[in-house]
Amino acid sequence: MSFLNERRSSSPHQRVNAPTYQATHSRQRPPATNPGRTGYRPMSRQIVTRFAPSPTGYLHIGGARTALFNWLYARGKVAGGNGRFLLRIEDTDRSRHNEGAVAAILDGLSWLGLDWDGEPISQFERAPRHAEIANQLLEQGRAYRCWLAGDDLNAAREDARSAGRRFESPWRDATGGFPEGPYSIRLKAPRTGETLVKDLIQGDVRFPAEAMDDMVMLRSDGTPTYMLAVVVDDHDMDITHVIRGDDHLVNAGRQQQLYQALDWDVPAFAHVPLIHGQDGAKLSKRHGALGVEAYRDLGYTPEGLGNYLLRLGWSHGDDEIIPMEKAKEWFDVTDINKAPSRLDTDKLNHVNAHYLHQMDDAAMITAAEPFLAGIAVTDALKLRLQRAAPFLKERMQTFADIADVARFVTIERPLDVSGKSGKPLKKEGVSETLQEITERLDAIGDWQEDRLEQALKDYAEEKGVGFGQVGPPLRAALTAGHPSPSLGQVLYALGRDESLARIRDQVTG
RNA sequence: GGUCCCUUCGUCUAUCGGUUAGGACGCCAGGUUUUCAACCUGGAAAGAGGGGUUCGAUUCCCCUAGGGACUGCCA
Repeated sequence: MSFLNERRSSSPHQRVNAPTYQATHSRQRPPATNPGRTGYRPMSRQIVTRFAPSPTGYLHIGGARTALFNWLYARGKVAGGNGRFLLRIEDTDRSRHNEGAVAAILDGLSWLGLDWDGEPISQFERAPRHAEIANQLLEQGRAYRCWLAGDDLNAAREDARSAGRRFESPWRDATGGFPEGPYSIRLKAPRTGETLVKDLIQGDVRFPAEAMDDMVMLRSDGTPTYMLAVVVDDHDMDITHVIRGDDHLVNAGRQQQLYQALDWDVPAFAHVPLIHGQDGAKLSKRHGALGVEAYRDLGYTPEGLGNYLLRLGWSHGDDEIIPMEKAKEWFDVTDINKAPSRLDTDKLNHVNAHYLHQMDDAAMITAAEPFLAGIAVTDALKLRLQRAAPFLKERMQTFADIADVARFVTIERPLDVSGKSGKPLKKEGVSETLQEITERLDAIGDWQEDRLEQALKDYAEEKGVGFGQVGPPLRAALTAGHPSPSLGQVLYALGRDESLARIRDQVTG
């Protein structure tokens, strides 16, 4: 019992999926190599990145890409096998806090194959530390108490806006007359000059002081704002590279001011352009699947989605198919594009197909089984599907495609060949032909694809007819016109008993 | 409105001042063919517009247009 407690308390930062190579490789890492492309940060420092989602209920597809970039940077070649990838849940706003939502995000990351170091950090739980920093700034005279709130605040801000000057609280320079009530703590931002953000992707970005007012760091109820929390947490977590969405670029300016007020080292920033929907507008629910779990449920492989996401905004020459191992070797944030990109389902499907085709037959069928909606997968059927797997794969892009593509396997006797699909069976002499074929096939001891294929060809040749006389009716009898591979493959996948039975159904009929 | 960011084929992208502007997805045509695919070959398809700088601009600078982000005691 004490053992349990000890374990628990002594290792808050150990997690099952914490990488083991960290310890083994750290010693061999060459000192201060390649300071070039990645910029001004000394490479002798261990690279630490983080992914900091709000617990909104699922891992957003854009968030997934951001996480992937962070993960790749920490796990890849640039970090020298020595980097760390941390997770932080941005739940400063307690109303957003939701255990299920956090779990959904962790699930999404795990599904994509992204592992993190240590336990995810809850920003909410660090509130005391954030308040401590705000108060420290207050004592140092770099921040001030502000009693302006509610309608008065809004009115003051409106006035400033219409007058074209920066909004400033009257309490910034107040020396007395402080009221009793609750106050917020604002940073004394510089009134003149400009704030420079050095960004690995966007380059140097300058913000005029006039465009940035004194941000609130601590609300009047004593809770920290996001702006304060990120800076304090990134600093305390030793984050060296902040790789996040473009929507934070302007925030980076404010955060830069905070870092300066605190005399802290500024991490390297890399703001990656957002992903837009297929129509170019901001990604929204209208575009359908937003969470990675939705893509999983649509039948995509984590490898396929990951590869596609990687190539969205980042590239390595003309390479398209880039497995994780290669990505770790090639990835660098400086190669991320500056322009936003759009989601393209066709290309996603194409990339996904590549990874699906690579899968082991049995694993593929197991993964695709859930998409055989309403069909009871008996042992016999599963066996047939596995035999058909190599041919099925070729015409599948996602697991969901199995429903259509494997129809010729899953349909049950007697097959419905009425209508167009049965047309080849209505020709004269077809019944005899099928009868003869049945006998031929039945005589085959070794029920293998090429053996079967050959038997059919031999038959056509001996009868002196083109394969067009033999193939179509046989295919109709075996598949009822559903898409299917070559007849040898169909016979092999279906197996002797089922195949012969399906053919005989049409002979007697 | 203000501040900031972005702009190469329909889409994702290559190009580190000199290329017939390359690749991929999709599309079209042809080939293969016993259905549907897959596959092979070929094709159409781009530097937002206007000014500069330069012997030479897709590439560097400026303007315009268009798109986006931020502008909260949300994150």
